[in-house]
Amino acid sequence: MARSCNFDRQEKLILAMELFWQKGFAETSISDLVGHLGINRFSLYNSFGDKQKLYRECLSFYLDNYSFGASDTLLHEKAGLVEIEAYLARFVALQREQKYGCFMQNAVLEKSLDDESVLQECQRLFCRLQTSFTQVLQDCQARGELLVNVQPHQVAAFLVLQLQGIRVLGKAGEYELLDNAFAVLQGYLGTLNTKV
Amino acid sequence: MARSCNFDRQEKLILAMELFWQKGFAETSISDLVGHLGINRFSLYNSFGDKQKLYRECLSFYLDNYSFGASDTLLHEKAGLVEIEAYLARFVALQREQKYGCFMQNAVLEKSLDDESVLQECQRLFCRLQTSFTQVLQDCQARGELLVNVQPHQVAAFLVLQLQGIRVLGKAGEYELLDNAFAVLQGYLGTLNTKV
DNA sequence: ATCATTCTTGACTGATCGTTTAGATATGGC
DNA sequence: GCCATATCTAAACGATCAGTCAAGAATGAT
Repeated sequence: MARSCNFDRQEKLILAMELFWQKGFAETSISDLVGHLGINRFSLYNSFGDKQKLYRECLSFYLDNYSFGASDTLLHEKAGLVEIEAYLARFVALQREQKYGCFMQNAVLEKSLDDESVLQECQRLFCRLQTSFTQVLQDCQARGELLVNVQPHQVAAFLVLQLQGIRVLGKAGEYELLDNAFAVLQGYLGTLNTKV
Repeated sequence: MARSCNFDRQEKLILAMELFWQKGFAETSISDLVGHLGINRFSLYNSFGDKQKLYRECLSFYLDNYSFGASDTLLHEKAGLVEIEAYLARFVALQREQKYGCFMQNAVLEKSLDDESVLQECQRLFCRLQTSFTQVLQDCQARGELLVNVQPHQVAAFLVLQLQGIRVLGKAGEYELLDNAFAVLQGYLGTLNTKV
């Protein structure tokens, strides 16, 4: 056989993702990547194909490993309105830490128009988010915790929209606006609860 | 004196804005601009300074002339919850037409991190939006149309967040998600009304 | 009509872009 | 140890990038 690769591919993929996440596709040059990843130019091409392919792979990795990270609260069986509210609260708080915003959202705004596959990947996340929220809300309703006239899939869509809005205001550093908006959102979620 | 400029500066500024709006800062080259504006490379530099300056001027022009375009409904004196709802409905509908999203939002996500003045311009719009909504809601409350326990500036912040979320989902082509989310938003606005 | 001034033009700068090539180096099976 | 194979390295590719320059063309006051 032959010589084996002397770096960890996934480790380098994560480094590339970080760079694209921070700087976007266009503003990240191959030279930037070479420097940040610490591997040779050709090795980068050999391992990941061209810039587009690497970007797409980074996006996929982000979607599978970073995007819905705070969702443990939502996925356990007995999750309800309280958990949704806690999830959103943590998501709002997260904006003060993640200065670079959301890689997926950055990708939608920068590249969805000229790269169909990027758009599809992002839509896949929206679908996944809506499905998760819908599931939790349906369970709530089954347990009698959620008003019967509420449509789970509609509220789920509404929550997905909230996440996107929060991300934008977070990237813009509009933390006070965020806190005020979240107070209203909290109030709304309260009105859905049968127990109050 | 001397020779006068043989093109309309503002007309060319609008053309530049369109291009930056569609393609973003990084993906728009000076050559692209030269082609789209139909003026010479040097004339462009002579009239608008460098690429950064031109971009910033385009952003300012957008903020002053395009961003709050559908706001006529909100600015007249007797505007209330019905007008806010109508404004949001039109804003949702607008997403199916404006494929390139919001120039300001694109700017926030692409350039706010490495250009402080871009960030400030965008924050200026957020402030303006919140102020307008707050004014309308305060007037509502004064007329007894809005529940007294509602905080106008908080709901205004909430509405600004909705606009941003709508824009993101619009750019992602998530029209069904948008419609479902809007239905919920509509329902929420209804609960604020004293008349119902 | 003259002339200073300003705009227009197209070629040009050095730098950087994404990508590729050829040759040196290391690996694993025999 | 040897060979086949794959990876690594440095240099280079043509193209394009943002920005500039010198020379010609048009203007308006005199």
